[in-house]
Amino acid sequence: MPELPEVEGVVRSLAPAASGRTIRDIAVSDTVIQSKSEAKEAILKNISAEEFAERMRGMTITDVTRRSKYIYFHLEKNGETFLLVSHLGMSGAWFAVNDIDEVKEEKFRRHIHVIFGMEDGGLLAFADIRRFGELRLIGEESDHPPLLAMAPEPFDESAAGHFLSLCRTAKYAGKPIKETIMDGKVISGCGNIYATEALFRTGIHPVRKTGRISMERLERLFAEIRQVLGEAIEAGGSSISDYRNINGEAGGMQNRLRMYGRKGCPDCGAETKRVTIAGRTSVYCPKCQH
DNA sequence: TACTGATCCCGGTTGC
DNA sequence: TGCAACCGGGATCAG
Repeated sequence: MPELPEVEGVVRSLAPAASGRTIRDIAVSDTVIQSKSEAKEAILKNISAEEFAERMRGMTITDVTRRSKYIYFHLEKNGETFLLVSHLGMSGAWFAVNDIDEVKEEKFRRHIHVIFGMEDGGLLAFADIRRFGELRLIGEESDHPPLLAMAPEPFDESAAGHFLSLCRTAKYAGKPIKETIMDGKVISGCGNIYATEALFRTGIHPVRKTGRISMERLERLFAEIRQVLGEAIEAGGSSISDYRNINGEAGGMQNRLRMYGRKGCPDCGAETKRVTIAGRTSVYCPKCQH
């Protein structure tokens, strides 16, 4: 499951691999075309496969950046600029190759849904096993309001203040802290893995009401989230199931996670417990987290 | 108006 | 071995 550090890894390799290249043609998988014909929004959002291919043709990729868990392809065509916003969902991956056969893992290769053929002959391929990912072609961020509602980047100076002030609002004070920190309007890019890890590191119980946590502990929690996200970026992300970078490599952070997916607490040895919060499984140590 | 809950997008994994 | 239930990030929409 790609979260912010995994997306950061993708962008760091995609930016040099894709920038400056121009798209010659687009191929969309039969699977996606079939889904679109049934009026489903599989991967391609708010656009038909034909129109997507038509509009993308001739676009030059000027840069690739990250915003929260979204990948922004900055595009230019005939003096006009566009944004292709890509989310990896649960199992999305980008590959920069010269031939589809270079995508070594079959489970990704057989789920390649959009291929950008470049004028230089190379390919950028978007694979997505479960098709929860998305590609959305817009003019600018404001064309898709949810993008404007996202919290500041966690490494921005304003992020801690934004988080702390929202914690004291009526809307979030009554929610479990885990639900609050996983809300993209509160903190950008903190998904289940890193939320679980940061709560363990600060000894905070995931179900504890946000409003019942002191400002001091909330400040420490935010610092720990930033810390664990930074560590994960350095480690190349966590490959829990389906994360791969654009060269098909898994990350190394999963080996350094101390609570996510664990049966026993690494500090006290107690059996970990799991609870469902906002529809997602949370693991915690009943002795160390309060 | 603002918020909540349901629904949808899916195939790999798990458990019977 | 086969199959049904389960899982989940985010958008959207009904209420």
